[in-house]
Amino acid sequence: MYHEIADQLIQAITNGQFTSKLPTEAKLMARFGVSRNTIRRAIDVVYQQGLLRRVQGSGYYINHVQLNSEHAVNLSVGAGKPLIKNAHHPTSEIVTFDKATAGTIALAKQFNVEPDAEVYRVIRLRYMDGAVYALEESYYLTSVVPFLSTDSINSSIFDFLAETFNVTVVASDDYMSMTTLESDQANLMGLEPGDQRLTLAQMNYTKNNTLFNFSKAIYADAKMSFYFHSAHLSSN
Amino acid sequence: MYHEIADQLIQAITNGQFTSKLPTEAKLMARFGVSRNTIRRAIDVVYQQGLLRRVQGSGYYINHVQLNSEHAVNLSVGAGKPLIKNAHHPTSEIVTFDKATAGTIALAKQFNVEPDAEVYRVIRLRYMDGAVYALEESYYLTSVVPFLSTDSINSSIFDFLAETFNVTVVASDDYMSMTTLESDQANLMGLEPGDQRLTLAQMNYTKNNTLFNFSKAIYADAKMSFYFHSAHLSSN
DNA sequence: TTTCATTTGTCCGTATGTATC
DNA sequence: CGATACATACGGACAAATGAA
Repeated sequence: MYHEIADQLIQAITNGQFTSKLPTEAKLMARFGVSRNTIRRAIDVVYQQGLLRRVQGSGYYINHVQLNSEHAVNLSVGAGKPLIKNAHHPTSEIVTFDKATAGTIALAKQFNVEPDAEVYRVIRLRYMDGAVYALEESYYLTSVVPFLSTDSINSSIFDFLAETFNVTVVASDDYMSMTTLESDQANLMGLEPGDQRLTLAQMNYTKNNTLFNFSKAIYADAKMSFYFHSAHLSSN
Repeated sequence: MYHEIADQLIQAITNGQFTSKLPTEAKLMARFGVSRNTIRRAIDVVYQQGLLRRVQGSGYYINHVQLNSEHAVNLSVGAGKPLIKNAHHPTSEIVTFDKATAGTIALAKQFNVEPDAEVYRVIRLRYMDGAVYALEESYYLTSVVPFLSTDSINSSIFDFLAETFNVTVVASDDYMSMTTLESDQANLMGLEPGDQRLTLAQMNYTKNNTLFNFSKAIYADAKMSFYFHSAHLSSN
């Protein structure tokens, strides 16, 4: 219930339906026909995504977050679904698509993933408007994701997982760092070996905080910036 | 109320008082003498810091987050209070401490801070075990922080602000990027001009989401990594 | 400055649903 | 299957901040 209401509120905000303030809790209660606690729970969700400022005695004000950098990734919107601002024509080219065992994968060892775990491996170049913007290696545990096809990874993979296996991201751990490009990585991205680029490693968890996906993405644009919003539960 | 309980729970977890599971909600209700809603609210706070996994029908399990990198910053603990793992002997050396107008500061313009706003400016080198680990420029709006002394910035500045002006961080916006060092920056840090390093820009908000501090820190260690945890409100 | 209605923040009790064991 | 434990929702009460009268 409150999840659906939260989604609708978020849509209403991004659609520009509410420009400066949210309706009062009382009005939202009437509109959705639910109790105050439920409305407040929904608002909590929206607030945590950084879309709202809340002022006791006054109301909920819409936050117009400004990602000044042209190429910016918003990490606080949805765990596991980084959003590029002005993401036009996102395409990707698959470099590798196979199965592997976690024990043989450096990234998996780094995150202490069970070595025996079997995973789908997807390595791909991501393009934006025809230009490479990231080299990404991602892994999906077959224990949670029993089947994966080239079709499903070419379309929105998280949508596919939600529809097919009822797997959604509930929590995620993000690690930002800087890596020096190996020659093969540099070649794929059209950069020079030894160049340094921002790297985002990510662990995604589903219901009951079961790990189902982990990935590492190297971003081609040296001027890329990553945005993250952090909000405490209440404002007082 | 639930804030205090959350703090106590967090302490109990970090103290190792609870190693694998939290007591049940019923037991926590009895222990703290509060209602279930209040306990759950407190648990929400703990959960959002990534310290818990919650499993319906089973209980709350403690998450032993592992920051593998030796030098890692945890951005999800407390907004505005990045924690360095194994932070031994943190000291700092003040490079600049004066007042300025936001309009004259590049960082302020970047974040659309009111140009007329007066700010305290603190530029300093931060040391860990005697070695430079960051060059930080931070600004405090005098409208919220009317007074700042060298004493107060040498000790824990956020503690000082909480005690003196009742100013605490309620929300923050973080921007991670990579910057190329200017010669003066490189000199201060003992690095080469042209070197690239991770940079964290941060906006900190207090009650009612009033901006009171913004800062930019360049980290000396090329292998530094930044951790961030993101959790949805419920696990289902 | 004071008062007062509005609006959000906190807390309580209760009931029912759903996952786990 | 039953007991336990977390998830969701409702309704009510009072506190605290805001803003206008």
